[in-house]
Amino acid sequence: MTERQEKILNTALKLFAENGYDSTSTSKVAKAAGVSEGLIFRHYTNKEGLLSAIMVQGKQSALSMYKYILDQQDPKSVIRGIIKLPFTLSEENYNFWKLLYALKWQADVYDHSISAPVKEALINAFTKLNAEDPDAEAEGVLLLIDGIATSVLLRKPENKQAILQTILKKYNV
Amino acid sequence: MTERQEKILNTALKLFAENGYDSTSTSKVAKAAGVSEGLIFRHYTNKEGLLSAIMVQGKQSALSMYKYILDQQDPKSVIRGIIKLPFTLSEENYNFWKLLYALKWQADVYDHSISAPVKEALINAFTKLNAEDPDAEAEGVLLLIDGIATSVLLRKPENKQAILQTILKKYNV
Amino acid sequence: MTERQEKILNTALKLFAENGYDSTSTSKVAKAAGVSEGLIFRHYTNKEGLLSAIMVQGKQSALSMYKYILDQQDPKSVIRGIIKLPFTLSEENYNFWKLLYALKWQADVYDHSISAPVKEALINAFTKLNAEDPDAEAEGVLLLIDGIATSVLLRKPENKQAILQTILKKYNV
Amino acid sequence: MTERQEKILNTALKLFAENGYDSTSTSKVAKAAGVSEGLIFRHYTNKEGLLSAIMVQGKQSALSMYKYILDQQDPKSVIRGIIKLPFTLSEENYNFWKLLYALKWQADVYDHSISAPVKEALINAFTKLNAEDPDAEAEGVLLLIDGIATSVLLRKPENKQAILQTILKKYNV
DNA sequence: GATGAATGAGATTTCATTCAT
DNA sequence: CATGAATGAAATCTCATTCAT
Repeated sequence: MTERQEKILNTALKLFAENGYDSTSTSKVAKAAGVSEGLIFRHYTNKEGLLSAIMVQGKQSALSMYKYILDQQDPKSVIRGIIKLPFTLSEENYNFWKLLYALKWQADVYDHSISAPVKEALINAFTKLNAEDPDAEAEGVLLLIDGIATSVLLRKPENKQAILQTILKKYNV
Repeated sequence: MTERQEKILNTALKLFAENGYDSTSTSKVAKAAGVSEGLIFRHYTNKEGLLSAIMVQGKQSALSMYKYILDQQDPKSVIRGIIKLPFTLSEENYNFWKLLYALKWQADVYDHSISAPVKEALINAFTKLNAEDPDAEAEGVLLLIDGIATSVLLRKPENKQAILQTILKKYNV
Repeated sequence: MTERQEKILNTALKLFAENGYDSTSTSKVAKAAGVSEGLIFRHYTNKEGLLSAIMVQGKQSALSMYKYILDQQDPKSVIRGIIKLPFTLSEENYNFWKLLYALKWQADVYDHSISAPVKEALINAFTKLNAEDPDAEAEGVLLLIDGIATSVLLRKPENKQAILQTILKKYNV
Repeated sequence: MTERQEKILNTALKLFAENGYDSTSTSKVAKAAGVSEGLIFRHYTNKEGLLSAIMVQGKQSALSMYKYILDQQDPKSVIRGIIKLPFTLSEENYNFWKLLYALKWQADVYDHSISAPVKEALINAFTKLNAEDPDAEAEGVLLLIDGIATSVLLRKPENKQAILQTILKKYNV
């Protein structure tokens, strides 16, 4: 990947995350990246191709980010780690997640491959803890972190720590 | 509001919810409503005005929908009722919420007036239950129902009841 | 069909015929027709739709033009009439035919419905004249008038009349 | 001419003939020829230069192909040979002629130098045969083979032989 | 109130061509 | 000689909005 390609990708991610995919024209991306508009299409074929490239890159970096959490032995650590996840996003990951969450709502672009390993780890953990219905418990946590992520991504809560504590207590982790 | 106005409003809500606000042209709305495109602008000034009108209407109907839940005396009933809320959406409310949730992600249109009374009721309930930090507890529940709503609106979970049970148990309500 | 629609259609026919379909941008058509570019798409959906509309109109006018030739009783009159056809094109028909002939060469847009009745009439005429192979004779004449039409449409021959005479003599009509 | 230059030329001829000059981008030519796009411009300056080179090459090969027909002594053999010409195209010549015929219709690129010797030979032949108006007769045959060529190049007629026979009979050759 | 013709700005995309390496 | 990254102009098309009737 050349320097310009990377510049396009990062600029597009930023703008897509901030202003939405639909509302961000390729012309805006090109201008912000300091690049001719044609170059975007030469490298990424079309606007959707640009989005795909962002997704591939983002997914990789996201997976590598939470891999070590899922691999822990102690089930409580796994659950706690997962619940804390949305609070610990890097800037790049922040933009990627924001874009990902916004895209859920249009078309069926949403890609389950990104949450599947998390769910698996949760089921595992709840099984170890002898939960009655580990699958339902896992789904419950997924809902919860979806809500947490939404809140974080939209920069809403001021009292993050306090909220986190009440939640962790509920789960006894 | 005349019959035509109502037709426009309902059609627009449906299309905006199903295909997104940006991706739905005023021309599509007009065609689907069986109305000339000009009429939309005569009644609602511009596309944003149409959206506003939808929001006003939706909010009213939403508030009236959960008013009786917030007014209950028993704090546990209030909390339980609020958590169950997303599972009990009528078709019209379903579309409104879907649109509302999708719009969160673009621009800063999000309107707190719609969740404010819910938060208040939750704080009240948790105070009655002698929670340590009622505000944080309330925020926690709000996050949770955000996640639940997202899941319901995107028609994902099959085992709704089981999930709901595990959650209610956590909250002991 | 409104006045503007007609203006667009006629202007497009002229430009397409003179400069080719591919080389004529919708912007050029709009400018030449004194109309906004968007209007073309509102009325004809896309550039191809504009072409189709031209074709439909042109075919009608063309068919009505040579109908009376095909309907004559005397077979020699029919053959003579058909051979003379390309020499008697009105300005509008001239442009239509030029466009039609140019389009033959790109894609498989060519529409046989326009030459089919001519072929039928020729077969009929040659049958009446007891030709050995009326079908082959008809095809032969079609080739010939294709050549003639090409020549006329590209404004080549100066000595049209003399050429026409030698040909008619060959066919003894 | 290097091997690469030849590859470019042949590939371009093929694509131009099959899909049209306008519709064939230099990028497609480069890809199909297995060559960088820049190389086309290094060798042929611009797209039009590429076309010119094709024309020069094609004309040479075309002329050499029918030279021996034009040089025959017997006038009837000359006329017959010329009429049969379009039925005897090699693959390479086929593409060249298809391109040539398609290009007639756009711009005034048509090059008379290619048909001039044929016309001369025809006038000569008809003069020897004591035709009343040899020039008109020659033009008549040129029209005819134009029609025949068009038909052959667009791969239309199934009963080629029968058609050819009726025509040759008309010309008594 | 209602229509629908018309506009103009802007979106995505294509493509011949240039140029540093 | 050869590559391929990069450009910029132009092409097709979309869409919110205006306006005469």
